[in-house]
Amino acid sequence: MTTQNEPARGYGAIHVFQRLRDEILSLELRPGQLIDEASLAARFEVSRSPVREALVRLAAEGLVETVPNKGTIVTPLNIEEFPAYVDALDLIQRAVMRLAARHRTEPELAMIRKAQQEFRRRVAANDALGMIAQNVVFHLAIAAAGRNRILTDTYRRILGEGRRTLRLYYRSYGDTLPEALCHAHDAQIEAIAARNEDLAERLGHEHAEEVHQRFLHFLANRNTRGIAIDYPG
Amino acid sequence: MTTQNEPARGYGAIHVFQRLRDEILSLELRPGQLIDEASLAARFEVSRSPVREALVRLAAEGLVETVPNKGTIVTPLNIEEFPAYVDALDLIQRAVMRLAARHRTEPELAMIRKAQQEFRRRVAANDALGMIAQNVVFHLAIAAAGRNRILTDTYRRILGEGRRTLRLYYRSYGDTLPEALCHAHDAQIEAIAARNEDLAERLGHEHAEEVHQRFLHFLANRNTRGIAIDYPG
DNA sequence: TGTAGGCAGTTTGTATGCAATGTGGCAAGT
DNA sequence: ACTTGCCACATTGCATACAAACTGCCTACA
Repeated sequence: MTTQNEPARGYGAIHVFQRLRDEILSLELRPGQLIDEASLAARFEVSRSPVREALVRLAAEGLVETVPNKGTIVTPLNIEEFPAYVDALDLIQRAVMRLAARHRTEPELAMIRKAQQEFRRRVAANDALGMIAQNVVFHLAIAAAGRNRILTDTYRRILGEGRRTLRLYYRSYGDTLPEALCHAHDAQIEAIAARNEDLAERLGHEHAEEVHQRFLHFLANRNTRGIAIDYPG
Repeated sequence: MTTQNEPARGYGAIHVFQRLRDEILSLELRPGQLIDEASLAARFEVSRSPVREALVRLAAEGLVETVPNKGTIVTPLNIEEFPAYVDALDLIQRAVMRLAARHRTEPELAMIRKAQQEFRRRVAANDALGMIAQNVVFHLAIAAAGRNRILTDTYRRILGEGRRTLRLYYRSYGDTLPEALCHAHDAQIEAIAARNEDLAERLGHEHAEEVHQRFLHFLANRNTRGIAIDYPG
């Protein structure tokens, strides 16, 4: 066991990549924010080489955008793309849920249940960031049971993008998490365990609809509407 | 217009990336083949930096696989993944075709037709590599008309992976291309032009089935079965 | 007053150097 | 004969150096 402080050679770029990805997905790095290599290198205490490698990988995942000779910015959250996002989520999630119900084995089911247990723990602890990350783990465990690498990779990409939107939503409510979040997952597990493909697909669809509704609700939220500012009536 | 021999600074890595991608997808670089940075750098007459950047991007697209401190190989063609590949292609292609029939505008339709015209030209010229590349352009033109960036990106990824398989198939027939390849595309264009969503989706499905059948046919191909080698009867 | 041009500072893209890691072969021991 | 340890070589990962490109500002001129 080598639990040195020094990360092993060959994983510097990976480390930077993961750190930056988390910071982008948690909105710690704001959408549209300019990124410069030198300051990142200083912050992570490495040279520009691994930082550049990390940025290239982030660009490939669509998390940052690079213009040659100019610079790199965190990919803006494009609100106009939201409908397309939900459409894609709906399609892939339905497929993944159906395939999971069809192909799941006992060990895979156990992995899913374990992920949900951890998800539930984080909801109870009101750990918004942890919950959002674990949500991805849970759904990817389902995808893995569906046994289609290409769809799983696509799903991973979509869920990743969604993390920023979810964060936006929950932060607007002071990161207070309702228990209700767990119930949908429980129902999904049951459908998959019962190999009920139709039900699993429908639950996948409803889960996507829920994301849609939550976001619309977020957009509909107005905080000062009820306050009178010299407004006679 | 700067048509210098010297490629502009900032595009060296992109150039290497595109060249390598084409070589991988055309099977010029064989699946599983070891790649070393130094010789690539020498071959493209650049330093290892842009080569490394290109390799990182190729790895992000799944075209090569890198093991830290060890090296990089061209991603092997995993035959066991073929069923999953066809499933994903079927799902995404059906979705893309339906969305294209729903949302296409006249300029997008024109783009699609233009792509098909070029496709037809290359089939007529018996240019297998060009045809396979243009096939991707054609289908991506359809995807663009569907107006869903996420699905289009996924489709691009899937079609890209398919290029290697298609190459394998056509090469086994001496790269002789039948005119019939164009007809399916023509029918797809008509369905999209007529905004017939159901038909478009069905044609997308059939096109995926065709890929499946072609590959099975390739696998079933036996060349020496009929030759007698001291085989009495 | 507004605009064009140039200059200094900043940041990126590429080249190169060096140390760490992995690999293969050879020799010695069981 | 087979395994094990060691050593030289090859290749990668990271640091650093330097030149090209971009940015903003200042000045000169219409």
